[in-house]
Amino acid sequence: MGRGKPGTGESQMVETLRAYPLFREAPPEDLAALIRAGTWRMWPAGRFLFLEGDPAEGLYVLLEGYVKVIQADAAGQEAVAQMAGPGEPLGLIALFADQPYPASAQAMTPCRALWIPGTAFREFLLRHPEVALRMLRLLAERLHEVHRRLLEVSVLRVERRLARVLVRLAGRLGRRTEEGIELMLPLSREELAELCGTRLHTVSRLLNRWQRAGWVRLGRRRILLRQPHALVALAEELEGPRGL
Amino acid sequence: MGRGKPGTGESQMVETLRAYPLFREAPPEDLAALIRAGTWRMWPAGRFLFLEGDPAEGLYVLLEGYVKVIQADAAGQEAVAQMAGPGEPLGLIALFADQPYPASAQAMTPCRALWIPGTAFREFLLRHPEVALRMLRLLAERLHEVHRRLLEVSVLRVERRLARVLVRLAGRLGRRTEEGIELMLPLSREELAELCGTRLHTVSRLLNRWQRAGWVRLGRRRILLRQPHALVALAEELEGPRGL
DNA sequence: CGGCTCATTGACTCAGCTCAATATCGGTGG
DNA sequence: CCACCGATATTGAGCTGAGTCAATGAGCCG
Repeated sequence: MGRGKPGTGESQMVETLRAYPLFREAPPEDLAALIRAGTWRMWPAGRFLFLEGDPAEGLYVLLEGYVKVIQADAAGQEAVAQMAGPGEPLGLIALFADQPYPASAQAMTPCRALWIPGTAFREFLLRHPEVALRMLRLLAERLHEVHRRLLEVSVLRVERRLARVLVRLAGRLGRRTEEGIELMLPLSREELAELCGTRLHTVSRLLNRWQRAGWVRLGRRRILLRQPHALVALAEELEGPRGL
Repeated sequence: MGRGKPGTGESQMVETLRAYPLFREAPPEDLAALIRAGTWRMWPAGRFLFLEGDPAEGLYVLLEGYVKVIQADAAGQEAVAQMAGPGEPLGLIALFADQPYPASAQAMTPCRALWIPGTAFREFLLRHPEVALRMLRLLAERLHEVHRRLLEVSVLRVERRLARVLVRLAGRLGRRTEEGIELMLPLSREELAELCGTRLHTVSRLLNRWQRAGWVRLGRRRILLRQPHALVALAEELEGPRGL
């Protein structure tokens, strides 16, 4: 809640922001003003930054940790809309489309984020159109990504979707070890299922089949890719309408 | 191809653009410059405005007609990413994310569109950040819409998805007649299928079942909703995990 | 009248969901 | 240290929605 600069000084925060492509072109003094207009906070793993339907008065810029953005339908069925890491802004749809948050954001790991009031940020964009263009690029990229996922869910089988999700996660959040690539994010089977539009049972079955094949090694909320190439092959291999 | 002003004078084009929310705040003389930098063209129904993978050097602003934006995976399976009508800009992802078109745009009806070179448009945005904010809103809204569709494809059955698609289309492109609401867009069963992530056969079966129930009346590339409320009920009715 | 695209319908199959039971992990408190 | 608990994961059995394959029908254009 309270505005603060414990440990992290304002000038340090400015540097942090300028490290992200989004704010690269912004003059430090204006960034400082933006930071002063906002606050920063921390969340323990599992806590929600905001909930679907909450009124949105600003945006968050994630500084540390990972957040999953989830959308639920009327019956409570959930889908993961996005996995966000450091440097990514959250709450953009609510901010720009001027509506309540369309999804909930939950901390996957302990998180730190800067909150900036919407009005201040909008004015900032008006004064710094280069940043607005960066923002447009970001939204365009997200749009592209979601379109790709929509296509995948529409035309691919679960097995292949899961393989793709793993490969992608490994690329973004994988740590190389001598055993293989380990996912740094503690994802449950259910969360994985929500990422590829299926059920936890199906995910469990597939993962165990792959484990038997030696492709992965499983743990509680833990996945190690021992033969990433096998998954990539499965993910990319093109199939004709019928097992060609 | 050629720059032209046949029939439609430049000042008239300016007025057309200013009628769209996107350009409302822009000064007419700058709009005129933008228009002069670009060209406009017409496409007969079925023709492509651009193809997935084509290098993008600008954006289109659709002035007349309807366009479907399709994305295909490696095996040729397609999904409709978007249905665009007058006033909507096309090619935004390519423009802002600075990459080739991620999808193809096909004229569903005869179309007219203004083409604006990317560099000119970017400069325009830098000089008119209010328009950039409008653009951000537009992208945010599209993002929201795609997220909703992703959720639907992930958790809803085809029947319900199809009902939703029809209801939505009826709202955007329906004409009220004494028989019911008629979709003004000539959509084939297959295109409908691509809109809800299924196959034409399934769409055909569902539509015919609904026709037998008296909810719709079908024709070749033609759909009339005779009892929209029935479809709305089907679309919105919330279901527990198991037929509750 | 052919020849095209688009649509309908049936028969069959199976991927993946549901339902249900059990197992395993990790933490917590006695 | 062990007993217990909740959260997470595995696995089986059965069912069914929707995809696939295949054939026919119906509307439209030259």
